[in-house]
Amino acid sequence: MGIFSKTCEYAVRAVFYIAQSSQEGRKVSIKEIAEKVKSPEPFLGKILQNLSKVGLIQSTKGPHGGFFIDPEGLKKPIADIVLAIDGEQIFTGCGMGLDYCSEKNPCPLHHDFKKVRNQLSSMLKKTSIGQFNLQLIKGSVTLYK
Amino acid sequence: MGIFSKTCEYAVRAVFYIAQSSQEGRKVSIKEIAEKVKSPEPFLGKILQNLSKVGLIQSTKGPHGGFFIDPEGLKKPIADIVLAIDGEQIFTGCGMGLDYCSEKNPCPLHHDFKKVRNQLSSMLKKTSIGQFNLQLIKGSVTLYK
DNA sequence: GTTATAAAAGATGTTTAACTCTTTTATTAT
DNA sequence: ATAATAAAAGAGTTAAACATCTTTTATAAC
Repeated sequence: MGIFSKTCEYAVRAVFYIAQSSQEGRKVSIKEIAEKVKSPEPFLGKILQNLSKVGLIQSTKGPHGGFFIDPEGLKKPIADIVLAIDGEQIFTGCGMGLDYCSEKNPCPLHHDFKKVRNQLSSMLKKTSIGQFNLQLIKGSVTLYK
Repeated sequence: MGIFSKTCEYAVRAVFYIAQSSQEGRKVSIKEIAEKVKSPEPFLGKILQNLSKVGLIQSTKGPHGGFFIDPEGLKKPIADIVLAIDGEQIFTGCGMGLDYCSEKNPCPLHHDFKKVRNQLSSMLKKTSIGQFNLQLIKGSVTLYK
């Protein structure tokens, strides 16, 4: 596994895809998203259901329904996705898994690890969900081959 | 889960403990290590067995036996532990889990993520297994409460 | 209002990581 | 030699992450 769980990777890819589609003014179905971001369709359904519950994405049922993200949502940081799926451990947890670890009572890696964590956190917090929409549309970054 | 797997967290803590003990000139048993780093004893046995196989730690069986690390081993980077347990994904993998992702065909997070990955990698590569021995002995950093 | 569409919800199944148990092998001390 | 100690090795179990299936509910078009 990478830094994030597989579930979280699917989530980030899906949200970027929905963001791009919303920019283009269309709603997208689970089926379409799953094909594009190469994730198992029923599992992605569950993930999107959760993201919808916490308000990170919106959806409507029925014909011509699907998922979308409103303009306000596009401004939210991708940290929100990671937090919703993987929890806060990655933003705050000790690198060696020690629950007591702190500035006062540091583990050996505490100070070095803090730098890495901070860089990761600030990157996730300053990067917005809609930030890559134009690059995705023109193809200078991609979500699939 | 944090950045590393739980197994890897146990491994790093155990190796630091063995390193410290080796510095003090004594071998340590699985039982002692497991108590100190708060890991399940039989599971830790398996982990240490693997680390022993790849040569990161040494052991002798029988009375007064146990685990230790030779002076050369103390110079190795903790990246070796992470690599042995969690694999290279964390050093090289795409943040969004895309296997094709590269400089030429980047995912949206590629460039930002590279910085985080590089910082983490260089930290793990420049930090040695024996580096904290003195701080551990004098107690300015700790492996347990 | 009936039909088609698409997500929500809930129950269930599978796979992998985490963890345990038992037996074997090596070493040391007597 | 034999008894005690401690890791190695292999098989087995449990729990969590990953994934699927079925039913229900909401919406839209006719």
